[in-house]
Amino acid sequence: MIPNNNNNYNDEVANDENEGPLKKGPWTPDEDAILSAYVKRFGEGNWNLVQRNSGLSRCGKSCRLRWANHLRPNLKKGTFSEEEERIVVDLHAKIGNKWSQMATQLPGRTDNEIKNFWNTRLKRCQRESLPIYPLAVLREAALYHKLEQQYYEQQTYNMPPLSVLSRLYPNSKPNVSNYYSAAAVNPAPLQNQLLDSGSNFYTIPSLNLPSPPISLFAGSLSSNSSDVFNNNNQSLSFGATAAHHGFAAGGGTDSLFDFQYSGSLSFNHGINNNGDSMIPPLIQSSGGSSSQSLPDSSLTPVSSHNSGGVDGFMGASSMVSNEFFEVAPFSSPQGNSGLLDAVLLGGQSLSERNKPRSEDSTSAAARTTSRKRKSMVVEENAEGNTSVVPVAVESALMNTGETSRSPDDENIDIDKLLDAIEPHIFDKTISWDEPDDDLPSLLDDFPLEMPLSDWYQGVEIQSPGIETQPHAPPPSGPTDEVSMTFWNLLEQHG
DNA sequence: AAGTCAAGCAACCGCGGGTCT
DNA sequence: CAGACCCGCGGTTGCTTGACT
Repeated sequence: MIPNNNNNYNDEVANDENEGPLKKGPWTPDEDAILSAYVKRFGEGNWNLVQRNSGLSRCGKSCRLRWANHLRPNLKKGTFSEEEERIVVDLHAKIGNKWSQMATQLPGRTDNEIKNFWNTRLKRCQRESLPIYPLAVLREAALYHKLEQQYYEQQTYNMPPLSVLSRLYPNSKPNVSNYYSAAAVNPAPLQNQLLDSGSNFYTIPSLNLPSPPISLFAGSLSSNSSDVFNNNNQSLSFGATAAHHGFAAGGGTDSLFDFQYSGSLSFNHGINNNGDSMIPPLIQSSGGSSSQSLPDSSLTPVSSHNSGGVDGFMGASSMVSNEFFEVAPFSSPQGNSGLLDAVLLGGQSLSERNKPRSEDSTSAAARTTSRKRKSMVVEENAEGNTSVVPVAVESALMNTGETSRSPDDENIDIDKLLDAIEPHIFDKTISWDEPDDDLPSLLDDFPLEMPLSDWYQGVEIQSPGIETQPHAPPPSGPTDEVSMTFWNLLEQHG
C-alpha cells in the first residue's frame, strides 16, 4: 500500500513532553528504516523510548505495532495457504477470537493478519452462504467444548495442566479425553468413599460433613496406576475428584483422604473404549427442518455466559450444508473461548452463585485463577513415582464456622469460606510453573479425527451441572452404586 | 472514463494485566 | 500501597485497490 500522507490518519497529536508532535497514520519507508535500525541496535521492548532516542515522531504503541506486524524478521506475507486456513478454522472453532494464540501456531503470521484473514473469510462465507466451519471441525470442536465444560463444571481445574502431567509422566502421553473422563462427575450418594487412582474405593474415617456447595479437588494420581479405560498402565487415571457438596474433615491435615466425596460417581468421557467419539449430535435450531436433540443437558453451557460469537465463533449459529446448527459453545462474555476462560468462568459462576451481588466479578475470577493454580501438592515417593495429592482443609473449614450448612442455603458466605480455606491450601502447595493457559499443549493432545459413534446415542450421561439430591441421605451402598455406574460403562464399552 | 461498491489491509483505540517506583 | 508506566490483546476505523456498472 502506498502511504498517503494527506489522509486524516496523519493527524499529529500533541506531545506534552516537548519532543514534538506524534505522527499518526501510515508509516513511510524512512520511518521504517529508523525503527528497524533502532530495534537492531537496542532490541525490542521499551517502545516508548524509541521516540526519545531515535527522533521518530511515533508513540511507543505505534512503534511496537509496526515492528510486530511489518518489520520484524521472518514474517510471512501473502495469502494464506490451505493448510494455514485449516489451522485457523480449526483453532477458531475451539478457542474463538484468540488471535495471538492462533499466531503462535502459525509461524510468520501475526495476530492482526490472522484476524483480518478471519474477518474477511467470515464475510465471504456469510455472503456466499458457506459454512464457516466444516462439519468435521464442528464435531471436533463440540467435543472440545464438551470436555472443556466438563473440565470446569467438575471443578477439576485444580488438576495440573496436561503439560505438567506430561512432565510428571514422561513415558505417557496423556490423552485429553481420558484426562477428563477419569474425573468423577456429579457427586451424590457416595459418602466416606474415595476412588483412588487404581480404581479402588477407600473409606474415609472420621467424617465431618459440611455441605457448602464448594468444590475442591480430592483426587490422586500415580504413575503406576492403570488406566481403566484403555488398560494402558502408562496412562493416567484419576480417582475421586470434584466434591460438589462439601469436602472432608478427615483425620490428619496431610492425609491423602482428608476429603469427603459426597456424591455418586459416573464416568462421563468423550471417547469410548473403542476410540469412538461420544460427540453428541448437533442440535438444530428452529430454522432447520429436521429435529435433533441433545441427549445431555450438560452440553448446554451456562446460559448467562453464552453471548455468542459476533464473529462467527461457534457460539453463534453457523451455516452447515445450508442448515443452521448449533453446537455446544462455551463463550466468555467477551465472545471468546478457551480453556482458561472456561476455568475462570466456572470458578466465577461457582462463586457468584453464593456471593453478594455487589462484588466485582473480576475479583472472583482473579481469585479463582489463584485457586486453580494452588490447590495440589506434588509428592515423590521412594520409587521416584510422583503423585499429586490434595491438601487438607479441615482446619480452615473449622475456622469458618460453616461446617453444617446446607448446600442450598443461599446465605452461605462462600467467599468467607474460601478466604479462610485458601491460606491453608497455599501454605502447602506449589504453583505449576506452566503458563495458565496451556491450550497449545491441549491442542497437541487433541485427536484430530472424531467420528461420530452410534454407540453414544444410547448412553445416558449425567449432567455435572445437575446435582442429584444433595440433601438426600446417602444410600446404604454407595460404593455399589458407583461401581455399577462405572463398571457398567466399562463392560458396555470395553 | 467516471462513479460506485466491496474486499483487503494497516493502523488506531480502549482496556486490562503486569511491573516499577 | 497507590499511581505511573509498559506492553499486549482484541475490536474498530478508515484508506487503498480493484471489479463492476
